[in-house]
Amino acid sequence: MVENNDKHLDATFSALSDPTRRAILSRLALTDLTVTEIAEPYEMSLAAVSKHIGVLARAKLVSQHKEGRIRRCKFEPAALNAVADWIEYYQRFWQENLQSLENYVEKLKD
Amino acid sequence: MVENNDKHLDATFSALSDPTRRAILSRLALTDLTVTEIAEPYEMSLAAVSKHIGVLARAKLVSQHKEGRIRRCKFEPAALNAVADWIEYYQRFWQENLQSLENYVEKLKD
DNA sequence: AAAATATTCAACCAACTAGTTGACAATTGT
DNA sequence: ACAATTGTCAACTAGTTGGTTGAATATTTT
Repeated sequence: MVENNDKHLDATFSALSDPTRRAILSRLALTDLTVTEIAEPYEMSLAAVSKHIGVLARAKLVSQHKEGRIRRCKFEPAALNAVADWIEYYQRFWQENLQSLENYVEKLKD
Repeated sequence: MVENNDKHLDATFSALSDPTRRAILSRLALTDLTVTEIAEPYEMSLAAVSKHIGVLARAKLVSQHKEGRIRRCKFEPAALNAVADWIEYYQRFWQENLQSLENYVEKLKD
């Protein structure tokens, strides 16, 4: 079952509000990576990156699979559904505004 | 011009990560409201609500129009576009996963 | 068995956040 | 002119966040 309450939405939006975490996701979208691999391009400590991954994991945006001493991290796009649904609902107002504008322009022609 | 850099995305995701702010947006989506009207249902002080509105305004999710001593607040759905685009890009991986699953199920039939 | 590797944990710090209260500025009503 | 209303600002507090370092744990390699 997909958790879909406010708390989860909070956690997901919050996880995505950090550029480091979005960058991590963008790389994980291409291929699964270990914690060390994820950390490699960053100046910050491994522990810091591990924490970022923890935040993403708590939001279910990544899952971790233990393989011996390494932990392979996997992007979980399903976690974006709740956010996408939220956004989509409110974007409807954008569409409606465009429609209103269109109607207005149309009316000007007469 | 629509600002579309990482900082703006940070601010938007961050603004949306708070349930009070999402609730404010959901009411503003229905109709424009003054600061006092927005604050009315909440236990918290007017100043606190004013700060929340400030966060939403900095993320361009709401605009404020001064009318005498009141400030009317308006939902600006256009600010969601950057977020929607970001999400949409990554949701593609969700679709691809579904597609892969479909292909797999299809193959099982043979 | 000992050393190296991969990762997390715990304690700490600085910066930020969400809330408070009280004072202030601008506008409107009496 | 005075009082009431609307909203923000400034200063403060408690809790959270993003980073650090050093120690601890689990696993693999030698």
